[in-house]
Amino acid sequence: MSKASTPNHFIKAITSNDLKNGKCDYIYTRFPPEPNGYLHLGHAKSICLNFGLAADLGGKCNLRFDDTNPEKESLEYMEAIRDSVAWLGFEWDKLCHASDYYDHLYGFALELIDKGLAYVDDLNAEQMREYRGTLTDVGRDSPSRSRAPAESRDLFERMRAGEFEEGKLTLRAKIDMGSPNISMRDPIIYRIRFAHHYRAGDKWCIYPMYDFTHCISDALEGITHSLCTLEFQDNRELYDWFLANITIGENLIGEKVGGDAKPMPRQIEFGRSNLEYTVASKRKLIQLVTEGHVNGWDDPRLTTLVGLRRRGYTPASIRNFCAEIGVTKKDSTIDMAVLENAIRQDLEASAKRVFGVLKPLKLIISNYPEGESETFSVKNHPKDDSMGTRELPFSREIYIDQDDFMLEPPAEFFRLGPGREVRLRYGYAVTCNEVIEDDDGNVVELHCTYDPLSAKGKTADGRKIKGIIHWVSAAHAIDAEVRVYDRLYTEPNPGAAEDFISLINPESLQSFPSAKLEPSVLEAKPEDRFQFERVGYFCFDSVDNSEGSVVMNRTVSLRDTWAKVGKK
RNA sequence: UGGGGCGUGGCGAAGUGGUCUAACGCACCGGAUUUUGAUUCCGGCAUUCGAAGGUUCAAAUCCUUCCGCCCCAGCCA
Repeated sequence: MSKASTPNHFIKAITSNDLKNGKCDYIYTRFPPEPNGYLHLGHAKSICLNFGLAADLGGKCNLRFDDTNPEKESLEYMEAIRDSVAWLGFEWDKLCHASDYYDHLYGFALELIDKGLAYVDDLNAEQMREYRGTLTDVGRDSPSRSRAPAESRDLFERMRAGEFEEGKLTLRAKIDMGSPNISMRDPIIYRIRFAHHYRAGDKWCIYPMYDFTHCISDALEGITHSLCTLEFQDNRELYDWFLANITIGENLIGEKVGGDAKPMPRQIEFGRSNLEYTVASKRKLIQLVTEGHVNGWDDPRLTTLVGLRRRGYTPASIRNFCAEIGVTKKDSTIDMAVLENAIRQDLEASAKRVFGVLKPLKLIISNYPEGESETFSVKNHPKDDSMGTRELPFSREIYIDQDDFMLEPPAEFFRLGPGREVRLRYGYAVTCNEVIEDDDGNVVELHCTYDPLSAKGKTADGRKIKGIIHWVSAAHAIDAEVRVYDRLYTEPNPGAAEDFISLINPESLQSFPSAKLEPSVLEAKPEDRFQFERVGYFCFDSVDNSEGSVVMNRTVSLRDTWAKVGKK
């Protein structure tokens, strides 16, 4: 269930205050991904924050692609990101691209040059690093720093015209090589890149840097609050410097900006959240995918949004998860159980109940007439009658799960064992009389008798039957492949390890190719979600299903206090 | 060792001088209900807020010092 509004946090306090005391007339945020990879849970936090905040305070939020590095970005990524944001359930005011502003950006660069606040530098990358200084030592001025504005302007125009090769020249802001903040030591504004841009094509051979582009894009769009993660705290000084030194005049939505008019956007940083047993860095995700450790970006073991979607996570569960973890100024590590709780909560209320047996064990009811069958009318949800009922076929031969039988069960195992009685959920009580084993001693078949007077949860003599198990009629069952996922890593913080690949959980994907499901599942469509009673929540796979085949992904198990007892 | 941040129970997170022997969620531990060992319900779970001093009638909240952790030296974002 979706929460009506996001909980309070420090950014909401700041923005509400700005609204209250008239610092701004409305809230305008943006979610600014770079289209160089797929979105993951970390992005979901930012998406929910930006879109959620705007929605809560009656404002607007843009989806803006921060596409200033053509060599790493692509249309494929852009479209996947756009689709994931929409899937999460958010509507952007405008879909923008930083590349839409390349002309404006170029103009602002010229303005800085003319004002003597930017210069073309001919230091190469290595020299620039030396001149920049270190964390503890200040930098030195580049020899180009004193270049006359007119000369820089000429050089910059020729950079744009393609007269210089890559790496030869850069445009730098003239700020302070002695600043203790390294971001302020004459940062690069433009670099030469003879690269094809997925949107701008070959129009440009110079591309603006993030720090220059981002703040101006915000200002042009009329963004009031620019929310980003903690590592950009040092960049805020630069963000403010650029906006203080260019003349916007009027932004793209027609507002006067600067001076006594509309104030410049304000950057506010918040902490990242990491999920235990996962990695989120783009580099690591790309490595997992390209080296084949997982099966694509949408592998259900990944916490990419496309992976979570294929796994069966609902948009609402992810939004609730983000609301639950909060927004603060410190980085955090979230327990997997919080994510699992979010999806269980959603699916408990919304998933249709069904019977599915992952590890089938044949059970023959010897006193039930051969060739006959009957159906039980059962509820699709124990507490929600609006979800209707379905017919569940029952016959002499059924499958139960191997986990529901033990040859020598302890007293607290209230399922089936030799001589024990158990109730078939929605059906009869059966008693196990005979256990058939193969030559290797594996239990392959159970012979039972049923009590015809035990339907509807009653027994004729009033005896209580504690154990209840699920089952599927053998003659009516459909075949399915069920994929059960576990955490991708064996360590809570794989990202911190030198070799995160070696920490991959070898049992992260377990397949049950001969699972048996009740026939009603045949009507399922890709992405339909179910609860297999007593087992877990499952989602009809959206990729590997072809005509007549059923592939089910386990989203999450049911809470299992019996498994917990076993561990003690 | 320069600069910027952060430290409240196992994990998150409220709280910004008095109602704090510190909310809430997750996890955990009981117990009740239950034709899912699910769900639901009820109860328990920090005399203490990184540490030490100080201010005050009163501090998690103010001051000082110390300790720990994170980020910054891409022509990445």
